[in-house]
Amino acid sequence: MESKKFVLHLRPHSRIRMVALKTFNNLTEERQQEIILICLEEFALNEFQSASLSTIVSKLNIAKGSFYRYFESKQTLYYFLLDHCIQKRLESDQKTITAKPSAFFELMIEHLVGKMRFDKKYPLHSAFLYNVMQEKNSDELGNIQLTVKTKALEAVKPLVKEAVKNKVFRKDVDIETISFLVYRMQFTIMEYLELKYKIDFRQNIKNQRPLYDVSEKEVIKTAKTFLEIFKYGIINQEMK
Amino acid sequence: MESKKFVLHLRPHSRIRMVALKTFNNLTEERQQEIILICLEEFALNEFQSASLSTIVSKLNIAKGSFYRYFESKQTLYYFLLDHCIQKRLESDQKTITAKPSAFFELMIEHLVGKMRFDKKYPLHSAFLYNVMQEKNSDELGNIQLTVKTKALEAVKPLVKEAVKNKVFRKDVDIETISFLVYRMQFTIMEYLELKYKIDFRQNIKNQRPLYDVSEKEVIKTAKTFLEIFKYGIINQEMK
Amino acid sequence: MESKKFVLHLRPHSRIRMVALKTFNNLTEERQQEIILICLEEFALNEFQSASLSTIVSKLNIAKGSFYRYFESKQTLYYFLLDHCIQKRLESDQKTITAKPSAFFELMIEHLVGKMRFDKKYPLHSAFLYNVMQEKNSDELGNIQLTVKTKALEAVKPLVKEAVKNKVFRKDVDIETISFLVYRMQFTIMEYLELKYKIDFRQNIKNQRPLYDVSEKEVIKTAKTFLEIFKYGIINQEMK
Amino acid sequence: MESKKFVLHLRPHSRIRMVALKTFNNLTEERQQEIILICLEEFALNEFQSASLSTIVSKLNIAKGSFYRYFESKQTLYYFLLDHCIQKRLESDQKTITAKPSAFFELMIEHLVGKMRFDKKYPLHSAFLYNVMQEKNSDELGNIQLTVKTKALEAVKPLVKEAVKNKVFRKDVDIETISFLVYRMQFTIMEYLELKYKIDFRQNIKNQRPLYDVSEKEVIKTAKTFLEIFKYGIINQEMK
DNA sequence: GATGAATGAGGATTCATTCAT
DNA sequence: AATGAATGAATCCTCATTCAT
Repeated sequence: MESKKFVLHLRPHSRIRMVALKTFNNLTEERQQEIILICLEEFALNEFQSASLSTIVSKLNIAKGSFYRYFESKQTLYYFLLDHCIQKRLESDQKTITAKPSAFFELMIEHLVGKMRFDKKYPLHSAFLYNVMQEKNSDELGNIQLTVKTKALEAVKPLVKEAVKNKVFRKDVDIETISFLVYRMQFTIMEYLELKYKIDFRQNIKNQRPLYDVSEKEVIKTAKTFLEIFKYGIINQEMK
Repeated sequence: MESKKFVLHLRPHSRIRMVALKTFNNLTEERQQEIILICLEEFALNEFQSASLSTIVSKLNIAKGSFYRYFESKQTLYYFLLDHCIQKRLESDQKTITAKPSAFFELMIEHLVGKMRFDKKYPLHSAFLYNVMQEKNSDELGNIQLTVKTKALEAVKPLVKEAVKNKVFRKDVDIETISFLVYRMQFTIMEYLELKYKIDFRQNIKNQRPLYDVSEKEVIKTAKTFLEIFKYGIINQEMK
Repeated sequence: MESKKFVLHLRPHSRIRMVALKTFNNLTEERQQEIILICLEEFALNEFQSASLSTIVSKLNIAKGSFYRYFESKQTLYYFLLDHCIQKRLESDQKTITAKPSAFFELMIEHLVGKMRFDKKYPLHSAFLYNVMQEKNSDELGNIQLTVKTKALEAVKPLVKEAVKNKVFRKDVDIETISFLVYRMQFTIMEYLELKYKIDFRQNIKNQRPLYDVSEKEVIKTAKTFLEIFKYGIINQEMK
Repeated sequence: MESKKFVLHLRPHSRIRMVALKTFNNLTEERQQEIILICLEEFALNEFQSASLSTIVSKLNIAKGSFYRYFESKQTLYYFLLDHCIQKRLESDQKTITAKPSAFFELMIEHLVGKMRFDKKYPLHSAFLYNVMQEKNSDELGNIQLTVKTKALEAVKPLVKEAVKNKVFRKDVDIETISFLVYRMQFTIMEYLELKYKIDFRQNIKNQRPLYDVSEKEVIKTAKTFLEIFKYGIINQEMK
């Protein structure tokens, strides 16, 4: 099924390993998940630089040294988490999405709904991915913005191309722009919810609550509204 | 003039003073500007937590203690800079914007163009404001996202309301959503430029270069495209 | 054959075992050699304290625990390596040296040449031995300088005594001093080469290259020059 | 006076500052000396890597952070100490040395005696300089061996050249070799004393004792013996 | 008999802030 | 009024060694 590509689809940063060390993989599945969640929490609450391995380690009740037997470094951990969350998201999408690629906007709706469910089910994963998008470039992470976003865009583009072939979009806008707007949509909606419902993601994460406490129905309505505007424009057609 | 409200329009965070201490205000205007620029650079390159007062102080060639005679704390400085940049932006806008509020989309274009010129003229201010939007909430900064964005929205809303009265927009979308999309537009465009031209804002700031090296003509073309889609939608009308 | 004594000839430090554990000896000869070489590399590049067992273990692809089944401790390993290298050197010497002890300076030349060949053939062993000479005394290693050098001197002394009997040396210098100068010679030459040819032993080891890239002919010429001066002095005899 | 050049004469490593920070220079002379001595002790007892700033800081009874207001880094401290000790040594030499450069061997003797007195008076400085000579090259210190020794050699060379002009030395040995042997002499003697009198420099430093507890008369005798051999050679002239 | 996970103190360095001078 | 020295907890990361499995 081609639809699975309509998601973030990262390839490893050339120089940075995004894998855990053997020791980590040898832990029980439960312990691994526990560790991942604690780490995600820290990186969902803080940007890379400010996130503290000490905090993580103390929450995990392990020795500092032990942690470094799981992950080579803070960076490796970060990229491992990134990869992990993307995988999770991919899996999540593959389950939800059933629309044919030809029905582009149905696909988008499905994808957005999938995203919302993902947010509910994996708030930490979702919040972390949200954070990554806002991460500043740095010597440690490289031009992560460009890397991540470009890859995400590249995942969207083929679907857009297909739709272009089917003459879904107006002809005067190029594929790049459309792809960007499509990709941007989910974050725009998230940000809108944040504002409208005065959500403090950080507080919710801290308190182990879902990212946002809005009914799925409500969220879908919002998503549909945004998509409607995206499709037909904001102006009053009658006034034209 | 009403148009000046179509910009970020912050009110001080309730508990945090956003003013410099008297000592700072006693400095010569040049020195004040110098200090502000150095500080902006640091906060444009780093998020709040990671920005270093030590770095600032060393670049300014002043004593640590002196700095604390200018500003009460790192937070005070941050909010002072925020206020300062917003003022700068307001002033900038007031000069550029001439369209009547009734011609909503002309106003938006003007506003976007104004934004681009502001970026060129005050790259540090602009980059800092961009950063603020991505700042994480924290104990030190409070729910800054909500605060800043809400205020910005509130500035946009009256204009939107006016336009709604003039039946500019389709009726099935509420004012909140429209206002949000209007407010969001400028950042969307900025992010698009970043991706399309593979711009690394951080590198440009570091190298004392403009935020992005794209001709104004090019930028305006992009802005118009986005606005066009915003107005009329993305779908192929003929296929409807 | 007596000549074999004209080399470093250590006896174990009283309290420290210099042997590998049984487990190590049960390994195949190849594996043993492999382990020794990796360890030597680490101790040739770093002094005792800074050398890292972790590095060694990771290069060897064995478990940390396994390593401690081969050697009791870092110190034991160090002294084992020391013993091993000295043995190697002894063997090497026994093959090369043919001169009779009576022909003292011929013996020295042979010995020096042997040393150079050893350097080429076993750069790691040689570099390690060089390092040992510069090792600082410490609680962990004891007065290793004194120990090693004294033993080395003791190996030289009988030969010198024999030569003294044969009236090879001037009478106003005692055996201790002569022995010391004889023993010191090889390191002096090595240091001279390092300086003259701007050799960075460390880099060469890292890059798996020979210790120094100087033709044997050149080295022998140097050695002969030094020995000539040692024998006849530096001053212009004609000016006396 | 030209003779002052017959000592280590370093120029700053191109990339590494060898100066203390302003804060350090503002301390009282006594405190500065105290700090220097404690640091020298640590670097006299340990090589660069193993020397611990924590130890230094705790001996100095200051906060970790305070130390970094005196010196930029461990490396800077190291090079500062190196420079300091060399200066001390230079000053010491300038006081002692009175012989004319033409009387080369008298000059050497004076220089050696000066060295011995320096050892007594400034055991920590002397021990540190001794250590530097044995320091391993590393990423942190660069090819320090080559740097330091080459510079030292360059300081010796002009004197040797002068003596060569005066036909002091045999003609079949080049200036490089002679210079090296001259430079090497002082360390050879030091090493000899260490062996002969079973001196443990490290213990003596630890116990705040002089580097070695040998009468100056004895030391001078030794020095003269070595020089005698250097001049006239080791062999029994009568037997020639 | 071999493994490899765990340890926790130690490493160098940076930080925002205070306060005596 | 201005300085700049002092703080000490925080940062990430490495270490040799142990011991339960």
